[in-house]
Amino acid sequence: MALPKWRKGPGIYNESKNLPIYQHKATLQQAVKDNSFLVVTGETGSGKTTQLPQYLHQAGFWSNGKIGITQPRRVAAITVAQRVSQEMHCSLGREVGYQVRFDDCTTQDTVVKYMTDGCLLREILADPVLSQYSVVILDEAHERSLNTDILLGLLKQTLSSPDKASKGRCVPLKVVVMSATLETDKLSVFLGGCPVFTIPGRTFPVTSKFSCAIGPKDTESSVYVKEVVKVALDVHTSEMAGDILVFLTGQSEIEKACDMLYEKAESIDYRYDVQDHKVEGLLILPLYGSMPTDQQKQIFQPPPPGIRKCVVATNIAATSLTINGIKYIVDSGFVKQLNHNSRVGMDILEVVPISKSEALQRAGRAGRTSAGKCFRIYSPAFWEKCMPEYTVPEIQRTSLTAVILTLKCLGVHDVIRFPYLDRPEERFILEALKQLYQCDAIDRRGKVTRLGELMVEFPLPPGLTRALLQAASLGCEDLLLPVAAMLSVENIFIRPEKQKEADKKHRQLGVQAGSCNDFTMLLSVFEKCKASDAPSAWCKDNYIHWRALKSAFSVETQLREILLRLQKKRDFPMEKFDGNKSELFRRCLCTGYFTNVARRYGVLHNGWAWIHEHSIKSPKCILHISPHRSLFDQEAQLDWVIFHDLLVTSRIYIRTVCPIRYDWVKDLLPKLHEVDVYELSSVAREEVTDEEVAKWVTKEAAKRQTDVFKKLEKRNDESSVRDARARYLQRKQERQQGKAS
DNA sequence: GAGCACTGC
Repeated sequence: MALPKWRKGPGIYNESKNLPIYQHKATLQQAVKDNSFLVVTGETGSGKTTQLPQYLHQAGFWSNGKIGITQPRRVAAITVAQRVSQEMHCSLGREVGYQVRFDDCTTQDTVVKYMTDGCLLREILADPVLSQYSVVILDEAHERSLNTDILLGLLKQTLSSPDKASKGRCVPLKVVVMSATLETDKLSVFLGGCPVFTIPGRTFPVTSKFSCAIGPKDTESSVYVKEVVKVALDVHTSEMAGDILVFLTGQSEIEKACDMLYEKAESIDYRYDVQDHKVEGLLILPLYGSMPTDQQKQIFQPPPPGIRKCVVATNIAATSLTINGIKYIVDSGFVKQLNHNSRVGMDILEVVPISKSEALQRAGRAGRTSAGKCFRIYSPAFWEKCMPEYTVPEIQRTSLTAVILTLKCLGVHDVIRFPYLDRPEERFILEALKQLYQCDAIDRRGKVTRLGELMVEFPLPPGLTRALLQAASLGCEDLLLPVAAMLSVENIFIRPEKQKEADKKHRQLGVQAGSCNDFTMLLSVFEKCKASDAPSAWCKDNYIHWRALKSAFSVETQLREILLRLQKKRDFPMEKFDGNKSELFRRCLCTGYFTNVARRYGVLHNGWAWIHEHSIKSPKCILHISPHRSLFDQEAQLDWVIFHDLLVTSRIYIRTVCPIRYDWVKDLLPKLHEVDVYELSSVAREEVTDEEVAKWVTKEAAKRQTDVFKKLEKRNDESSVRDARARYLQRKQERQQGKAS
């Protein structure tokens, strides 16, 4: 993102005096002095992120410790720190600094520190009372990022028990929570009824219009893609100058929409159609996260005179990136979301309707510089029936294994009664406990084991960490470190127009590795590129995403450093293994991926999935995803695989796949089949009645058919195949008609 | 035929 050039000297000073927050300066300073907790709310443009830390600095808070400000995103932490250091006339890294992963720009002088919420959480692990800080500001709390939610709970818990709070501190910690105007009462109540400060913002009105095109039943991708294209073109031909931002769910949809826009925009006759004579052409730009950086930069350039810009984007444009000059929004009403399914114990990526608050946020992107318009392609009925009020916070829809392990390491034993702003369902917590117990991170009483203590040190999902530590204890960490790194970054395989050629190259890379599965393929790509003299050119030749691979290199280095530190410091477990390398590697993976197991279609009838097309094996193979319990002891040696993740679109796909033997899982994780619900409940909290447990067990049994599995079956049954075929034929026909005319 | 949202440590 291009950084704005800030004027130096008095200019800046005057500018910040004009911000809406300025007139509340003294009151805010006093309020932080008087209260342990404070909620500050204000829309974008109120200046709270840049000014409040400076006010607290001026009020002398720095003399008792640092002023820490958290952001959910790296870019925000860095750019805001840069700006504030200029406003305070100091060089970045001195009085004002920032810290994000791989980039610590702070010194001993740093008293105003911007950082990501994940960084502060890591600091809490080392220093639970945050003795270095006098004030902690949690910014963008309304976004409800997982880390911010955890921090909120931890700070509330620490500050509300006086002996904990004063331990190792001379002056009590102050906590300020900053949020957009949404749900601030709830925050205040959560923090013991603390005062709420409201600061007016500086945004322009945005008018929203519904259309009747998409009703509650139209959830088909091709339908809404077509509709957003139509609406975007309508806007282009009938509205005054100003750029357009279209929201869709993913790369393929965006590319389809862009193709359609190109095709249709060409045929517009600008002599008659366009009201505002300044607009004579349409510049169509796709925008999604995995796009090359230089292409992304193009988005921020102002369009040539007389040309209207139309950006077709994923949700990345909702919060992460701000594009200037946007005056019109076209909102598809859908988003791709990663949800956790606690019954199957897996995460599932799926397309869902956005929430009403998210729709408002999307609309708000049109009102940054002047009044704007938002065109919703869905009907009021869709709004009412399909869209929830608020987006379910991340903590209620993701796997909690990492969170629970972190909390346990911080000494929070009772993870069910931990003060969550929004409590995750109990079965999510129980399931996380179960998985942690099964992979030996906690013991029967819910206490963190040695292995668990080692695991929490790694910035990886617990399963992957478990596999890595297994490898380290067997002396083969060199096999797992690159794989863990590769799975932590965005997809490294590029599939451009020349898909077949790319696939062929990718497959060659994998096959040369000897034993071939998707995990060894990752290893092979990593090693081959590392060994290459010109890695960036090598990537281009092989259709590999160089930016992603480069970050995999630095992640690998970081993981290796952590591992070395742990191996030196503590009595690190060591084991022996006699067998071939391929088996060793796959056994290690089993210890982490025991939740993600599938086998070739057999007798049991629960859920089916396809191996994703990108897999090196690439058989169009139907698999059966299985929760272990029912399959234990049954044909255990049949074609089993473990997989990294699960994708639900028109079908269920498993991605990054590796064949295994089921008895490895059985050997490596003897606890896999021994846990029962009662034990877990007692692990989770001290007292639990038998009645409650019984209730839970019955509920569990009733839920045997999960939502996913129901969806699966529906999608796999004959009628839906027929429907899909009919839709395909219809599309084909339309395409032909389109060409003919 | 269909085929990888976005963050973060």
